[in-house]
Order: sequence, then C-alpha cells, then structure tokens
Amino acid sequence: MPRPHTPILSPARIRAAALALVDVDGLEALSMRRLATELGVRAASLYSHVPAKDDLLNDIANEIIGRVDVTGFADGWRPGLAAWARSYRAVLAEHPNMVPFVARGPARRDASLRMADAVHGALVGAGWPPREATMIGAAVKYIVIGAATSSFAAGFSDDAQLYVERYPHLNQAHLLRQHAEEVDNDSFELTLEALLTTLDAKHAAL
Amino acid sequence: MPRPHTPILSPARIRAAALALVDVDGLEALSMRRLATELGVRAASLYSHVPAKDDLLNDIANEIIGRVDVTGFADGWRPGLAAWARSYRAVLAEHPNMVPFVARGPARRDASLRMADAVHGALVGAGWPPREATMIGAAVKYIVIGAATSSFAAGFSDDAQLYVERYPHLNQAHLLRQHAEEVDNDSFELTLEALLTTLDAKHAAL
DNA sequence: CATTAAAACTAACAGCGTTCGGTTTACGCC
DNA sequence: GGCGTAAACCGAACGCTGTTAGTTTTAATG
Repeated sequence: MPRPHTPILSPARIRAAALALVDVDGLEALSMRRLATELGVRAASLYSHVPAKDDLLNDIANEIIGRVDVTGFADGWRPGLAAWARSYRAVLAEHPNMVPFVARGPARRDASLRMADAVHGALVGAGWPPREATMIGAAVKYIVIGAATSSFAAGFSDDAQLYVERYPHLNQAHLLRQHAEEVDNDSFELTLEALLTTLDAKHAAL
Repeated sequence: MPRPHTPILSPARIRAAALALVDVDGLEALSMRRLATELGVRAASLYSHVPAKDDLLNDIANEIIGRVDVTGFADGWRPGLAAWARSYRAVLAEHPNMVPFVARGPARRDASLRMADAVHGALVGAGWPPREATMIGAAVKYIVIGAATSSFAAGFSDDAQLYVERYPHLNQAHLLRQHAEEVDNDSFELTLEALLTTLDAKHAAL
C-alpha cells in the first residue's frame, strides 16, 4: 500500500487505539503488531508517527494525568485536596489497566509535574511549610495510587469453600466481589478523610 | 550435558537467582534465558523445576509476602496495625523492583490470604465490625502499596533548571532526590498516623 | 513538470516464553 | 549386581515480540 490520499495514522489516533486496546484487553495485550492491525495498517508504519512503544505509553499516561482536576484549590486547601484526590482516583479508575504504568516514574512527565506544581503551590500559598506540602502531596498520592492499583476486593474468588477451610476469619470473603466497588470506595474515603482530619488539626496549630 | 551427580537446579535455587536478578537489574531484565545463564544452565532446563515464568514470579511474591510480620496484634489492634503496616512496607522496600508484580492480583496467593486472615481476625476480635475490619485492612494496604510503588521523591530529576522555568512552585524539587528516603518515610508515617488516630476515635465510639 | 518528502510497505534481526524429543546418568528394585 | 525407569539437562524449533532498513508509491512543493 502506497501513500494514501489522507493519512490513515496520526499520533493522536494511534494513542486512542492503543488506549482502547489496553482498556479492553489489558496492558500485556498491547503489541505494536496488534495495534497496527486494529488500525488497518502494518506494524512498521506506526514508527513514522511514534518513536517507540514506551514513548507511546508515556504519552498516553501523560494524557490521562492531564485530565486530573486541580482547580478545586480555589476554594481553599482542604476542599482542594479532597477534590484533587477524588478526581485523581476517578481518572485512574477509568483506565485501570494503565494504572501500573502510570504509577511508575511519576515525575518527568509534564502533566505529572504540572499537577505537582499546582498542588504544591496551593498548599504553600495556604500557609503550609514547603516540606509539609511535599509530604501532603506524597500522602495523597500514596492513597490514590494504592487504591487504584490494588482494588482490594476484586482479587478475591467467588468460591466460598476455598476460604472457609484454611482462612477462618475470611469466611465472608467470597461475598466481597459483589460489593467490591462499594468497599473500595468506602476504604478510599476512610483513608482520605483520616488524612484530611489530621491535616486540619495540624494546620490550625501552625 | 547429561544428568549431573548432584542436581544443579531446584525450585528454591531458581527463585533465589531470579529474585537477585530482579533486585539488581529490574523486573524487565528477568528472562528465562538470562536466568538460566546465571545458573550455569540452558533455559529449557528450568522447566523441569518451574511450570512457567509467571508461576515463578508468583512464588517469589508469595515468599516475600510471607515475611510480613503480623504478630504485633498480640499487643492490641492499634499497635498491631502499626507494626503490620511498617513491616509490610519494610518487606516491600527490600525488593522495590518486585513491588509492581506483588501489588497485582492481591488475593489468591496463600501468603496474602494468611496475612489478610490474621489481620481481619485480630480486628474483629478487638471489637471492630467485620465490614469496618475489611475497610481498615484495605486502607492500610492502600497506604503501603502506594508508598512502595510510587516512592515519591525518587522520580525527580537532579537538574534544577528543568523545574525553575516551567514549574515555579517546584523550585526546590531538584533537592528532593537527596532526601528521598527521609521524605518518603515521613510521608508514609504521616499517612499511617492519620489513619490510626482516626481509627482510635472511631473505636472509642463503638 | 521535476523534486522532495511523507506514508505506507516488505523483510529481516535479535530476543522472548515455551515445547518437543533426545541423551546421559543416577537411583530403586529384584 | 544388573536392569529399567525416570530425572536432569540439552539442542532445536515455534510463534511471538519491538524495532530497523530499505523500497515503493504518491502527495505536496518549487
């Protein structure tokens, strides 16, 4: 196939197809050949638009992080933190298969730095010492990344018998999957609220 | 090479070599051929002792989780939680390159289930309702996994110029790497203490 | 209209996980 | 003590992977 009238490929189109593939079939299902097939093209053609698979994934991760909302800090550091954390988690939850990749090498990516810059700036502006601000940003990130990576309940089996025998205290564990989303959400909120409450006290004592 | 006088390989020796390789060169550097070379053997020979690469990694992950100490609950639920969380984090910190793998598919692995069973049992035994106990276990896991995966400060560059220009609030970020361990530790402790303090209040109100 | 460059292609390389079948030798059994 | 079995290792191969080189066709540019 020669050069077509209008280009079949573009970086944006490749990213979109790759993300769709990852969302549906998982990160390990993404191969350049399969991605090319999905786009009606051969693998080598992708390299006219994307330097390498890793760069492609990095660009996608950047795009995802860029969707995190940090505008909530206009209402103060506390509502700002809460809104940021929930938006962060929601954005990751839309692409759970990308989370392992997004969680790695956090800085360096422009969107991550912009986000960190906005958060740090808002906290320092609200009176937090820089070092505290750094720790607060890290703490929220831990909770969000942890909640996004290890969606707790999802890993359990539905098979009741498996647990009753060897793990007596987990005798209700087979029910977890049905309430997974709710349990995960409540656990996240519990952790986040705990942090915010502690920070409230700390900020008042500044 | 024929059958040797004393076997060169064993599952335990293979696991040890694989973990050493991952620790030194990263998860993606682990290939069956390279692992075999490290053991003075050819790749095919490994399959007499290990069903597949994925099973090997799962066994290693299981071994790692098995080292987490849950005996602290003998002193009560609060010191127990604190000791468990710190041990959990310390165990993961010894093998940071394994964390992405360990964090996936949390249950199913025997050691993970034993750990969850011990924690859940201790919490329920201390008067926490089962649902709260589940959430508390999940919350601690979030914090530990989050702290272990996204060692916050490590991702920043040492190049000051990079930050000053485009991310004004991160103008001290280039110093982070030098204090990375300390910042990470303090952030983890901050989050954990926040959770424990909130749980204290909740437990008193039961 | 000639030239350049873009966008796709085919073919290939090295490395991957894994399987098959073969060779040699240690071990259990009579 | 000899023998059969199976353990332990090996070479070769399959189909997959990311990536590169070189080629072909055509759109865009002077």
